[in-house]
Amino acid sequence: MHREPSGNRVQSVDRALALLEALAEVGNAAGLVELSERVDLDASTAHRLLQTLQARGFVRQEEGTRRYSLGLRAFEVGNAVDFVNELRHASRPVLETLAERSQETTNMVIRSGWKASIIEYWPGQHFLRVQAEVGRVMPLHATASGKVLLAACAPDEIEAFLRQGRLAALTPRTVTSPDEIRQDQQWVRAHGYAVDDEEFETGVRCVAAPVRNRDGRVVAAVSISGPTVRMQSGELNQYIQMVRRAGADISRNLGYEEAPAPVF
Amino acid sequence: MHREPSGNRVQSVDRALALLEALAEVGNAAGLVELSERVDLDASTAHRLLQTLQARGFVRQEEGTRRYSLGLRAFEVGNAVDFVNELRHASRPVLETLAERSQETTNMVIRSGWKASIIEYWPGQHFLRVQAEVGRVMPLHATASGKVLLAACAPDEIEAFLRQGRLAALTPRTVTSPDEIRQDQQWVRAHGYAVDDEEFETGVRCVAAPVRNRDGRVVAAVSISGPTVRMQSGELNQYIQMVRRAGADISRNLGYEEAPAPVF
DNA sequence: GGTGCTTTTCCGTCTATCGGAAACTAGTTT
DNA sequence: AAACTAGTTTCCGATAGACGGAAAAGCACC
Repeated sequence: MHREPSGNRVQSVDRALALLEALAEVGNAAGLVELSERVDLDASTAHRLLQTLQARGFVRQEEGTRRYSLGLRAFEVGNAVDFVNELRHASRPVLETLAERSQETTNMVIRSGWKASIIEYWPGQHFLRVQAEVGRVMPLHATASGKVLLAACAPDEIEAFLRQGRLAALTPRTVTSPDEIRQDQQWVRAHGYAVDDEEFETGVRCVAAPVRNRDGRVVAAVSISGPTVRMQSGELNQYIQMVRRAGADISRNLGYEEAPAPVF
Repeated sequence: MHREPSGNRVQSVDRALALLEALAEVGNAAGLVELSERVDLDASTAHRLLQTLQARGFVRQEEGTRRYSLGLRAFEVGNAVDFVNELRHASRPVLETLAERSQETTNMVIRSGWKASIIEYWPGQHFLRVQAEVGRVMPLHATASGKVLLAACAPDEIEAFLRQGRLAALTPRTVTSPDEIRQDQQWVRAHGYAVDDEEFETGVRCVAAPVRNRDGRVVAAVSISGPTVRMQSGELNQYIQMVRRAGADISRNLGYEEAPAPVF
């Protein structure tokens, strides 16, 4: 009867969730056939599932084109994710201070799947600055915060990422060879922070440090990103200090105690 | 056989979505029994559905307590909602300029269900300022942006809201009587903007204007909110001008043409 | 008005879902 | 330490309800 590691899931629900994910992935509106092919379902089945999703507002269908896209309810539910809101609250004041001190854009980033995702940011003050946005996703291997988040994964998870992940070269400086990434990871873990030297976007450098929850697990990364012209070795070292400090501050807000407080 | 307006939905999917909504509503983690009662399901059924949701990362279960809460995937999908991202992009630069000119916090707000929800904001410069946050929800009847969004609804929808909505008094100044709200709505529609005079939080005033998409439908509201001490009649009138202008600017970014450009 | 493409509805088959009950786990009381 | 209580998870047989093929309805472009 073949049970697999599947456990006991509900088929139709699983398929409906796959449709939601597919819609999230395509970004814009998609037709029924495209969607049903993406999740490998009969069009009539996909249609029925989409109708159900639509009835609850998780999906909406354009009047004219009849194409489907994600609905408001999906947004509402997404914004109710407790875990993310806790991180946002804990990081907001720290991001603001960090942005004031560094004058550069500061970000709070979590790993979601094999991507890094900005959940909160504070813009820098300069006219020329890095423009972040909530919800933006970036590759783990080509950003400072991504590297920090990757370093927090178990070795076998990292290997899995290196195998299945698409290691795109976004700039001439992006490190894409698994061996070099493994070395880089070693470095990040040894130093407790990561640097992105124009590996994601030419002309942009970035430094990031880990954020821990009360169990000591790395749950996010804080980063400072700015134009290379203002991120030369002098400032960079300062920013590294700052961002590590910020990581520690946010971790404290989350209940992490670096050195256990003495009793009495 | 009684078909109702139900159409043909998939029962298990509908139930799973109800669980997601329930989780979003309770905010924090909830036990299996609490959830199954909330959505009126047998515990074993709810458990199976939750396992399915968990397998895809839409729900997560705490290690120790075994309580359920929304997962990261729900956040990811929520942030991929196209419609919201379009509004964010179109509003961001305008919110920033508006905040620089007014020195107060500026917000982009949409209606979701019978609540107003902040999807983007820009903080004011003052030390004393209104602190907005993405994802925060507020009542429609007690905020300037809420009033604008309500005014955009069809009359019978407004009536439905007045009946079923809980019209809580958040401050001594909150307008809670349906009749007064109807009158207020008349005013908002006639003037094309709304004011909240300490109706949501004592000491805070707020002005809001509608944002239209290319079809001319009101899809969001822009607002300026600041402490009453800096929102006296002099400034208030200026801010009303500013916020209406901002609403028009964002609408233009969305493709709305107030007066069609002359064709040569 | 025909042709090709997508979306929606219909319906009989049979599979995947349902819920009762039992097993398990953990925390509390006797 | 056993018994009790409350919540969570697994098991299983019955059948409600989901499935997909096929046909119908829309829509667009000739």
